[in-house]
Amino acid sequence: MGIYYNFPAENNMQCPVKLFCSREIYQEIEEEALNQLLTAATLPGIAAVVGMPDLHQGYGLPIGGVMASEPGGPISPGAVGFDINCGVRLIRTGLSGKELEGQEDEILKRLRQRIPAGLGQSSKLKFSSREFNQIIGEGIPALDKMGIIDSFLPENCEDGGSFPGADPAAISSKAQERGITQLNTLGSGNHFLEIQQIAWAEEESEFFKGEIVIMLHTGSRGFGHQICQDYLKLAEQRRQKYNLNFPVKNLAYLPSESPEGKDYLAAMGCAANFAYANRELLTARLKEIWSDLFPGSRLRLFYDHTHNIARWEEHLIDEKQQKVLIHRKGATRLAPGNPALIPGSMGTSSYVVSSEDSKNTLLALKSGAHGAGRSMSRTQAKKTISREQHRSSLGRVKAVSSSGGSMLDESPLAYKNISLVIDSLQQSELARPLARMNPLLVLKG
DNA sequence: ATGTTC
Repeated sequence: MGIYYNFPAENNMQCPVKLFCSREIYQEIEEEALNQLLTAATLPGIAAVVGMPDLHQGYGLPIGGVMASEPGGPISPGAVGFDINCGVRLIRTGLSGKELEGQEDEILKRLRQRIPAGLGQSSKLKFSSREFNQIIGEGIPALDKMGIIDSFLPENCEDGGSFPGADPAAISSKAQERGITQLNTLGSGNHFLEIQQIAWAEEESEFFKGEIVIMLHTGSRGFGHQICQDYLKLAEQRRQKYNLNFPVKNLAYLPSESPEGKDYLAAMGCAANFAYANRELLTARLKEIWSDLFPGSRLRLFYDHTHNIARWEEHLIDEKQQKVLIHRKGATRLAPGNPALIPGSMGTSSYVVSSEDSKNTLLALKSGAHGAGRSMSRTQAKKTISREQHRSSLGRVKAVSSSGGSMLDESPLAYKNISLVIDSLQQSELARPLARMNPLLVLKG
């Protein structure tokens, strides 16, 4: 029986809250993050709330929080997050570490040249308003039709790279303005591009030890951010009309069956498509770099998935199969047969995991952790970590920041130990590791 | 996370 912590429904809670983590991690979880999780359970129409081992304080719903709403219940932009479809993609190169030796500096140089990264950065790619709407309406298949990407593998991408129900009519002009120049950019903060090497792989996995893979972590940039902002404001404006009661400002919501709630879902779908397309376009840049440096090699998508999204799914709740609106914020979907990608902090290992077929996966709403999870805030990290401590924590990993910043707020010292998170997923019988990767080269915003 | 305070 896998471990989890159960918090029974009391006071205004509509449902119990389950926290899936080891005892070791439980002791480190911030009180405020747990409070935020319990508060989410007080929203009217909530069917289930679950926390992942990388839980930490966020905006409204904590990062690592999963929230299920009944039909007609709330849809909350803050419970999806500002970076809609923030997600991770893993690309196989087929090369071994030996084949990369001596090229490290050249790779980093070209990544910096070809991958626009950093706050407010825009892309050299120009899209017309019509093209942009096609991309946000359809996702990666639209890029394929435009002939600007090559050999996309939809079966290796969540939603096939095309989120259902996306509708550009639900987007503000401001969101479109911000987004149109930001497709094909990496962003800042915890977004990164890493060249990694397989350090360990389970025999049944398709990876080989020493294999070079590329991990990409980015989302919907200013576009998703603007959509979240627009709909948080709309939710506030509709408070009286729908008699809504927000326990905290950042858990503002709309009734999922209202026109405004449906509009948010349609707009959120556009941001989801933007982010899928963004990761695919950056992959096209990687393919260009790779074919220059390693002629004859071929980059192949292993998997791409989101950890900030809301979607309708069937779940077992109170021992009944029910259709619920799942919000995952800093949490992955754990679907049988599909892998999940769990990056560590910069300079530490990342993992590919596979879902377990256990009772707990159902109780955890088929969800898993999305990363190491912060152990201190950005401000705290900048204040307490010295440059020297940070540098030695990176070991031999070569990391560059496009902005030339210190990256102290992204230091491994500001994050939990990823191996504790992976241990925790195993102890809870949610997932088991398929492969562990070590970073060699890191590009940050 | 974010043209970092509508």
